[in-house]
Amino acid sequence: MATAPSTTNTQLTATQPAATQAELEQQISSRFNSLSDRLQVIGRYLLDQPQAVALGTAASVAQAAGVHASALVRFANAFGFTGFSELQQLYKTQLLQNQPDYQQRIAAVQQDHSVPADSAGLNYLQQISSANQQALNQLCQSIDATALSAATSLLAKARLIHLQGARRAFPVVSYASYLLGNTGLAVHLFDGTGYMQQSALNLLGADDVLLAVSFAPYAAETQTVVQRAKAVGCKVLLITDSRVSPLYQLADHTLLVREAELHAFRSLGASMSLVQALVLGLIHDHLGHDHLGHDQAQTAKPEQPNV
Amino acid sequence: MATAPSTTNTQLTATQPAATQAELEQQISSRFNSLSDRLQVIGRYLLDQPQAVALGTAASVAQAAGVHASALVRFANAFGFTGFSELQQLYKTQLLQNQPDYQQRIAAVQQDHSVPADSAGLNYLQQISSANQQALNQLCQSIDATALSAATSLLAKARLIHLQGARRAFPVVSYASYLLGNTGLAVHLFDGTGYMQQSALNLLGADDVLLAVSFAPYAAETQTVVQRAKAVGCKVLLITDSRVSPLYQLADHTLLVREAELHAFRSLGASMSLVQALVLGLIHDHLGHDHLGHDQAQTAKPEQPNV
DNA sequence: CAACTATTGGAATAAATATTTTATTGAGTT
DNA sequence: AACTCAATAAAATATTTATTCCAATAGTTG
Repeated sequence: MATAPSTTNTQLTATQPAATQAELEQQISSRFNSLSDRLQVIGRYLLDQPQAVALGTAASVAQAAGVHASALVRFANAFGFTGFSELQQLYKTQLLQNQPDYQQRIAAVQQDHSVPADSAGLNYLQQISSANQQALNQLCQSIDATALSAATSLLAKARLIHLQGARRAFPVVSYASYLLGNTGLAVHLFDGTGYMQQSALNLLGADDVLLAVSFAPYAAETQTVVQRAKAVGCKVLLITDSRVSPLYQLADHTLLVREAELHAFRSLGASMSLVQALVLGLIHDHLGHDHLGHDQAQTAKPEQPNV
Repeated sequence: MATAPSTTNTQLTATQPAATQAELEQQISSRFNSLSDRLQVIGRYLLDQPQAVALGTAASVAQAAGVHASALVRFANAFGFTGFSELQQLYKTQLLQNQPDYQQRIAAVQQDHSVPADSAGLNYLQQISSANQQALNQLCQSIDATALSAATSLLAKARLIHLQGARRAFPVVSYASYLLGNTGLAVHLFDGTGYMQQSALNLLGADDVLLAVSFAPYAAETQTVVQRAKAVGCKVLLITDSRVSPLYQLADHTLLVREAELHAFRSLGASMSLVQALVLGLIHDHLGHDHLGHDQAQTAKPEQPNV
């Protein structure tokens, strides 16, 4: 309709629909007073119950908002969408990757397939960055304080801390080794060099703790070390990616991390951060603050022995 | 169905379906090993990506998990549901309940800087996460596309890629080694074991490229390797933290990263992401896409984050 | 090695959901 | 008071989405 563009349209449809939920909410707020009665009801509901909009169907949303389903479609059209589903998509993606601000920009970049091939590298970096940020948020939400402090308590009791991680997990334990090495604690890293893994197993003791890191497809070497640890009474603290990990049953304590994944290559940012938090928590809760640097030693770290 | 209980049921359906997502996850964990191949894949995905399950359609979930849609229905049936929709409902309600909760919690904790010492562990995790996200943002902004693609081009020309990083930089190069090892490229990691660093230097050749990673205070070992590389005509790609790094002058190409820092412990998230972007860019621009994806056998990668 | 069973992917079917169209209501205007 | 126009809800249609059924395959047991 609107064949005659002369008359003042009651609802001047947006030329292009909003790209994000935030943008849409902005538009709703500004246009709110010029909306019709029912459309105001809908707008209010969208601002009020975004999760319900994301999860529900058009019918359920309409009923919850107290309007007819077709009114939702009219609302969506008034804001430039072809239908309610298109509007709802904004809410779904928002819920799927609920990060405050930066993520939306990245998502926009990702959806834009007209990126010049030249900048493919940068594109990857942005995608990885975005995925990692998502994973970090996820990690903060999924790890609860008690699980983390229980883990640090376990580590604090150890006479000797063993570290085991193979393949993709190895960078994580090598980082843990570096961090723990700076604390003065006794640390042993299973590094698998020289085919001495077998004899290194003898280092595991009953008063020790093994920090094992293992991701799918769960390297056999790590399973071996964990089994041996259990056999000699060594406690096992596990960082893994799923409750169906074969090590899950064996561990005394488990921390789950879900890493970002891009083109089948998983990142390690979340695991690295978790390890860092573990060590900082360990120092803070069990070793005294004197091991820590100053709160924000910006650039030069005075007491960092080596990096 | 199952009117005749005599015959061996292909999959003994749970008598009554789980009532909550947590209950279902419990069941998945315990029954996991007895599930068929594809059903395990689905179970893993359900544990892995609950919010994607809640938001998506059967088709999108199936595609993301790398299985056929009918397998989802079979899975749901195996756990006592009449269909996938009934199973999905658990995830929807869970998401609906949890969403407002934890957002408030996170927001509260973030604003409240006087958190009790008990939850210090979680607090550290959030601080680290936040600092890392900042660092990732900055990385994206500071690295320009040409620098990144120049770096991948350099790597692509190498007959053999050497990797050197000491102490804090070692997790980064070990991650690079893992990633590159999956591409089929010739890779050599200087790991410094057995005091064979000296003889390993002889591996450096004129047609090679050395990826060196070094942060303040710039380990001497890495400087040695870089100098030797230059001496034999091996190209040097450097990842470091400052233009005043002693290696900056020697490198053929440099990428600067500024890592997050918390209590004098620096993170590695930005460097790890950069390395990942390098390798993905290398594969994408110079090797073709077929090299991707040996990392994870079972879980397929969703090209677009299904919704 | 053969017969059987379990498992899987694909196509057809059924269900549900969204959207368009149509008729009605109500308010404002001449 | 009759007309016009916008707004709405109900019904009808079109589309998407879930589920069932069947054929093919692979793995197992006798």
